[in-house]
Amino acid sequence: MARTQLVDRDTQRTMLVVNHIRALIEDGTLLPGDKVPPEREFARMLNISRASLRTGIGYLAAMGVMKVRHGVGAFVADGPPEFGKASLSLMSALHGFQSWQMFEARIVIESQLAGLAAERGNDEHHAAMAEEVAEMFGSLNAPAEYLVHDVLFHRIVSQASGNPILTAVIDTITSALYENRLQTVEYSTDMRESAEMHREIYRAIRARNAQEARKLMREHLELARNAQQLEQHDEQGSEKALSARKIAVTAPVLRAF
Amino acid sequence: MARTQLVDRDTQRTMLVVNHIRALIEDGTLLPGDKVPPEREFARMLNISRASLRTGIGYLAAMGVMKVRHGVGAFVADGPPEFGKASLSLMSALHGFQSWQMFEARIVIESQLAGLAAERGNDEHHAAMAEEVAEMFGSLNAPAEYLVHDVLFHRIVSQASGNPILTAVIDTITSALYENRLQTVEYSTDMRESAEMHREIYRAIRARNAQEARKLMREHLELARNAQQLEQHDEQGSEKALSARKIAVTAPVLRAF
DNA sequence: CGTTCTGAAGTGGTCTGACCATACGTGGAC
DNA sequence: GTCCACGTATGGTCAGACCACTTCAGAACG
Repeated sequence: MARTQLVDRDTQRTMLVVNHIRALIEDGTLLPGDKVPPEREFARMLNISRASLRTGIGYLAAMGVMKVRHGVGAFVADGPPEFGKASLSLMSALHGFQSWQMFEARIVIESQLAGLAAERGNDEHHAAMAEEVAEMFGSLNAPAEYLVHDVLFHRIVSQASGNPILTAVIDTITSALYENRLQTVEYSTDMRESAEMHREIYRAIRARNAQEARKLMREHLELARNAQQLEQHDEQGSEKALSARKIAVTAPVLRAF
Repeated sequence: MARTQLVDRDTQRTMLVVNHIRALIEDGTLLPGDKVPPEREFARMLNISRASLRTGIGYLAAMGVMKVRHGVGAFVADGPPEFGKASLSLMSALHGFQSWQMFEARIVIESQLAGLAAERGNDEHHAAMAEEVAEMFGSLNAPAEYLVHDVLFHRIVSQASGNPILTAVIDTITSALYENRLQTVEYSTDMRESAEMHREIYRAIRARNAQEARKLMREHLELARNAQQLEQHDEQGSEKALSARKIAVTAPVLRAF
């Protein structure tokens, strides 16, 4: 024992800040969109240095709970819930996620989401969907623009599902796939068919036919997945490459930094 | 114009660090478990201050891409992929996620996961599941321990699904619910029934009966959700409370910090 | 010889205080 | 009245010092 343990300090400063703000959020003192005090002032209140406070704020910002605007202040996130933007993209690189796995996740979640949307969607959702479907038909010659409305349509469906958690998950996956799709959509030849599938999905949802909505959404995404895979040049063998590189990690890595 | 813009500085330092490390991960220079250079050294390499480097590392750590060990170093995450641990918990507080929404997400994803596990699971997975089921029957009198094996069983199922993305998502949701469940499991009276349902799920998966696995998993989770809701005292009205507080945000908030 | 303690070295964590960069509002110049 | 410049508030970065945790080699002890 002994070792005095002068450090009663609750825990790390970072977590002190995170927990403090978390508590303020949980008890309703801080609401989405609210501004927290200026760093210098806030740091003084918590009896920590400005640097430590910033670390904590940064942690929350990384997770999308807060957003910081240079010269203005730090705010509690107010938009739709979303996981750290780059998170999935980074994890993808880190764990070697495959494109088909992301599509599979989409299929699993979005087909169910379509079912829920059919059960719970309101007129407002229906109108927004119809709007996007129309836009899709109107931009059959502009792939990039088409893709935007495609993404929006799916987002509306997920919002209509009434489950913000699944919506956030899907948004994360979608945005990670977006960049990829933007490259392949240029070669897409079946946008008209795609647009018609969206229209059918919309009709099923509006008709509150959950089973049909699930089925159509699944078919639509499976088609999209297959189309994507055709464009994607084989990227297998990554496993091998990684193992081979694993050998030279200790020293050479340092030069590369 | 003019304004000289002395700041060619790529972008924010934080993103410089994040992108640098991301690049190293993406091109295979950095692999899971690898250590990055000491802060002082690394900062010098990137021509930024140690503080800025730390901000970037912190950002990656918050998203679970890196983990930092005091007195040892910073490493690329090597465990199973996972989103920022506290992320969902914080978002839950922030956006008022309801318990039923988390369960719904579980039902949607895990039932499909059970189906995939039935199609793709191998003997190793089957053995691990059997093990956990046995443990569950062996801890019917120890709720807390039972819950551990419950969680482990579901984790194995998700791993057997072969989709790391959905696995990561479920892990995040599960861990957010864990704390909650730990409180209510003590009052649980139907652990034996629960254990038997797990056994049935296991059998369906081992028999490669995907449809049955999905159905059983769904039923199991719906039961769990209902049981949970019975324990949960009504927490509605939170909407009202929040709105009421919204009024007094500008000034009073500052005192509270 | 083996075990245990000690202390130094390496590395992340925090603090301080200064200065840079951005956003915004206000007041003066036109 | 309109527009621009400057001041102020606030976040971003930097530098260097010092604190705290880990580890490990070597001394002290049995």
